[in-house]
Amino acid sequence: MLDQRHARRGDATEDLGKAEATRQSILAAAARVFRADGYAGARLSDIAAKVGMKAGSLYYHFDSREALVEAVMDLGLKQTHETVAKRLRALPPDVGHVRRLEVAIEAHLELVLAHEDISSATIKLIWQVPAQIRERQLADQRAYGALWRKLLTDARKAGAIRGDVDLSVVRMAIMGALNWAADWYKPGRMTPRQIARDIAAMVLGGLAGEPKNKRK
Amino acid sequence: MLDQRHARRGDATEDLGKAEATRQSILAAAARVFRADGYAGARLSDIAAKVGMKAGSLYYHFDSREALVEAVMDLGLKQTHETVAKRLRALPPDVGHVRRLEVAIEAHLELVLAHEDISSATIKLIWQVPAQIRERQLADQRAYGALWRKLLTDARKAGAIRGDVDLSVVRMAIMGALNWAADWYKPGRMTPRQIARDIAAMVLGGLAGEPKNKRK
DNA sequence: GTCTATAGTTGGATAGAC
DNA sequence: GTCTATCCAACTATAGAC
Repeated sequence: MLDQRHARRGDATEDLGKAEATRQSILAAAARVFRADGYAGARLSDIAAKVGMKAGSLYYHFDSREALVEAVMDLGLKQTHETVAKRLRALPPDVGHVRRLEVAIEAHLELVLAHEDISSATIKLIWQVPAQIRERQLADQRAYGALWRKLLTDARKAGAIRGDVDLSVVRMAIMGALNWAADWYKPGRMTPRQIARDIAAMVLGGLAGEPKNKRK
Repeated sequence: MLDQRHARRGDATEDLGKAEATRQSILAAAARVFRADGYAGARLSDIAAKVGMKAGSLYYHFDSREALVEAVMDLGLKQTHETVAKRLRALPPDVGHVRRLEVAIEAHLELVLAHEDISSATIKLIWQVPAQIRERQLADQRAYGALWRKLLTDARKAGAIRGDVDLSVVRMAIMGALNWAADWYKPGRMTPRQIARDIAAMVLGGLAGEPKNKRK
């Protein structure tokens, strides 16, 4: 039963498994190259080299350069959305609205700053890819945006956050503050968690006034 | 004295004047095209068409595509820096630190959202251009960053803002919140000034607690 | 200063061997 | 599934006419 042959097997399971594994390596390599060199600068040959193949071979797995970048971004968005949602679900039901926002901010930022991660590549790519891809991607992001919108409107309904600011503006401002970090962050001086804590403190508590103490 | 001849004049003033005017139109057109299509998507022929010339003619004014994009970005950064600085200088000397931050936030955002403006193109381009250009650009941005750093450290020294957050993180988070707007903002529902006010309210006052009243 | 024409590259995409 | 070879389109950049 434990047939060792691996060539020429009709067994679709193994073939699909192998192709799928290669596909995943390509996506990871593509994320790194696109992230580092930008959409314009990334060459298929660079991506192929990273997985030990030649440029032409990529076409067995993806229809085109654009299909590849889109697959990377789909995965990145899915990853971010699912991780943040999971983190929120894991909270006890009696957790306050402000704390929930804080958790979401931390989770999102940690994904953004994950070293060479697909999520962070996605964020950097969104404004670099051709308009058509971007439109589709932005449409998909609405679902993730809805998660944040609900977080904010629930908080407001409960009286946990101020009522004199537009929640769409606030939501985009938070996204900007977090996503921008993908560009300036260099590992070393601070951890993603520390940064998340400071941004959350600013967003939720505000800079003005407050204790003058050094960080606890 | 008022020599009307305009051809073959040795007079450097007029020649420079004309060339300079054309140069400015090209920069404005380039900003719009680069902003709309991204660094990768923008074609020299598109830019040339916008000023009513052919692609090849651009080379009389700029050495290369890269020189052109760099000139756009230099101008954009300078514009932003100078405008924000001027707005701050115009304030009465006794204005509080928090108010000064608010003014800087408003000024920066208004530039970012200026319709088809060179400043907003610059922001979008920074992570799209080749690494070498980006490095030079980021170096130039340090001077502008210094303005914000001083704004924040002065405020902290005066006890006007909380002491438990890292000011570099705060600075970059503010930049992110503001710059991101270049991407999502669509004129219509809100004015740049309203958006600036909401972001400033969040950054300075925080979302948590506060009045539940509708915007005044 | 701008045009036309074209040289020169680059890199995405395809075909067929293995 | 991957390779080699090649085609082909796109676009930057240059040369010389006007």
